[in-house]
Amino acid sequence: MEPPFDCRACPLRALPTFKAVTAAELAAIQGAKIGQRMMTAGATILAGGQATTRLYVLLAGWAFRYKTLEDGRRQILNFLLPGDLLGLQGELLATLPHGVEALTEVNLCAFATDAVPTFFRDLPGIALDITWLAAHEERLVDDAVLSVGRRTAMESVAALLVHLYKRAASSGMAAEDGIPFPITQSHIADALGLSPVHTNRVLQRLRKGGFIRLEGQRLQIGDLRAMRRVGRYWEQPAPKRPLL
Amino acid sequence: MEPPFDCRACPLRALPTFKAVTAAELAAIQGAKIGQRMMTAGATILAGGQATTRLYVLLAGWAFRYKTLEDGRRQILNFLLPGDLLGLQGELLATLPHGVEALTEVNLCAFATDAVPTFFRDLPGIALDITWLAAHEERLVDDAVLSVGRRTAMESVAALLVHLYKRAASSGMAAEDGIPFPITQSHIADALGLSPVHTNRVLQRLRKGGFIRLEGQRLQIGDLRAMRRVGRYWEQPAPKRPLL
DNA sequence: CGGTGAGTTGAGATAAATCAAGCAGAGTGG
DNA sequence: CCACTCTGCTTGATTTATCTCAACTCACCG
Repeated sequence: MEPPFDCRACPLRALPTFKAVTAAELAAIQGAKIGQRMMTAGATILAGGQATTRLYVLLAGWAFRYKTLEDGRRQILNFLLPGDLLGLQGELLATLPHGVEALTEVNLCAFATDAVPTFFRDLPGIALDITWLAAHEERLVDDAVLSVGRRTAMESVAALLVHLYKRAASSGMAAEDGIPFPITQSHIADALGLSPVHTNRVLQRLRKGGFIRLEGQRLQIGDLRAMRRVGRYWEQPAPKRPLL
Repeated sequence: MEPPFDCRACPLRALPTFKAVTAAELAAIQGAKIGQRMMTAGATILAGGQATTRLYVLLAGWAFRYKTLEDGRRQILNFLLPGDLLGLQGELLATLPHGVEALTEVNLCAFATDAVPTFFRDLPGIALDITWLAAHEERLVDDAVLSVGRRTAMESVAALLVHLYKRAASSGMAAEDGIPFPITQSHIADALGLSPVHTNRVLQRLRKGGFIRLEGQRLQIGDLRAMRRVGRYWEQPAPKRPLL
């Protein structure tokens, strides 16, 4: 594991999505970091069921949380983008109830094993931020249940694409030709409870309807409002989020 | 709202499911409570989308969290039983992203509006408990996504019934003839993303297979192990949970 | 170049939805 | 005490969204 770098130089902190942090808090965060770790695409970052786990912040790259049934059926719970915390559940509950896998090469910022209790004891502001992030992630999963349970395939694919587009854009990944999109059709299928074949057909329809351009690992959405309508997806205004 | 009652006399605390609490913490919890409130079955405890919200502990009765699409399709996110916290998301995020409705008559214990920041500032142990409860609820929703996305109707119904059975039992509701079951088939359908008709047929099959007895608002599961097998449902050992 | 993973397309099968009707028990009001 | 209405449940018939199976293309890679 490489040594930690200077948090003040962290490129994420400059983004308007993230909340400002006091100098004291920043120092504490820096102090609790023990290093960064690169992992390659496809690597298992955290294995489900393991008792001892580590807390990370995703600095760069994409990942996802998932669960599997013992016969291999897999459900993706949500996708992780830069700024997301991972491993908190393993820290709090006895064992980590899900796995985390890297979708691209990722850069992770690791915390010391006692970082969480230390924050709660000495830095209530940061403790509250951690809880905020937990509540926020639960909101995402709530949305996922709604999609999988009550949206049609067409609707849930559209809603997922809009969601990812907005998230990636808020992490500063949007360009003229859309956002990077390292997700395969099978991943979309596993996130939405669909078969890969059907996912493919739905994507075709969205392409032919002129709603999206999706090729070469990039996603472009022409008319966001129209896609929102297709997906019955109206998101709540996003306040600034904390970054550890 | 009636005055708060003595937390030391709280019948829930006596149950083995709940973690012991120090005298100081108990006093702080008691101090932060401003009263109890009864609500009738079917009442909306918290409306989705509202900005100002209150934090409650469910003392008695059943409730559920849900989201709806604007055309009326409803998804139940999870069921709430005694000891569950409700309204935390509204406290942390700007607005409450889901609704909460009472299934039976409920008794709620209300906290003062500044209780959360106060706990985080002065009582790190309780703050950590709150975060534990948030992480635990997220785990439940993770399981819900897995059920809705990847289990068959038969499997997810079986898994839900086992889950509710265990939870109710751990809240001291189990008797010779099973547990109270105030949930209609439509609720089950909305929790699992199924139609009420299909839910009914699946329940018939479980009845005829001798797996469950379900009548008169009571649920009995003859062979838990067999039901677990049907639902592909193996839960992680439950450590003691905190109670606020 | 063979091999592998992602994506595509067609044909057919099926789990689950929808539509429709009817039944039983619990209230409610006359 | 008797209609009357409601809500929850049940059952049958039919439709449909989505899955499964299978084959084929294409790009990339060692």
